[in-house]
Amino acid sequence: MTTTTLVPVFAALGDETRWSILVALGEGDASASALAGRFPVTRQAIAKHLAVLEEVGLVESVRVGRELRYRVLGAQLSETAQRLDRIGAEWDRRLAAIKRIAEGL
Amino acid sequence: MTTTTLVPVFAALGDETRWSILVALGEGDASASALAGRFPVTRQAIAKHLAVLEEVGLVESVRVGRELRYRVLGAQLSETAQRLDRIGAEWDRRLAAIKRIAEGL
DNA sequence: GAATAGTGCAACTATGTGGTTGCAGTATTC
DNA sequence: GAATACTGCAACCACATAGTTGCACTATTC
Repeated sequence: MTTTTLVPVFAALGDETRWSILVALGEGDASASALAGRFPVTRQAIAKHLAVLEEVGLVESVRVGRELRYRVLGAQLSETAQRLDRIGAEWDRRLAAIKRIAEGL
Repeated sequence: MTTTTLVPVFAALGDETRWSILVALGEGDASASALAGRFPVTRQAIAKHLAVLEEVGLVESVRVGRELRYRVLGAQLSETAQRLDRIGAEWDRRLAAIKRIAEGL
């Protein structure tokens, strides 16, 4: 049970390049160097993004020989999604209640 | 059906102050000035945050007399959550398949 | 063991943005 | 209609960060 706070996860997801990297990893594990071949940024830039993503638990890394291979963690994304959904539903529920009261019912 | 792209929504959610504002609005509609009373930042800072949130469809504004009152849109949050969940599930599914193949099954 | 392919670290740049102050504009209320 | 609350706009500051280059380090491969 990764009890990461939500906001940093969103901050990590809120960058186009980082999102592209996640999508690329969704098609299969890859190293920073391999990813650098597919994007118009340097390997180091990608390495920084991967560090951010790993920090918030969206990816994990595994050493394979002389390369560091990254794997996307869909479960963390799903957990974040569920938390989001609960919050959104709660807001709608509460505001609907306020509206009912305001209408004098 | 708000077909906003995901990344800007995450970027909007990825700021502590903005998240706090959303949470506050979750307890009931409020204007920028009213919110400014509850947070350690100026009204203008809050107004900027509200503009960002409105831009990505997380809140909407309604003129009430001489004040602009903001309302949180839980539905947009829930929709974002569902999109996230689907993506996360898809990644896990695909990577599990790759793993199965790698294991020669 | 020499060449190679990959990662790690540091310094630096530039742009974005969260925050501020100050003032003008616009509805209310008395 | 004058005082009062709000909002709206603009300029500005400071810090975070996405990106770069350059080089050292480490593990393969031949």
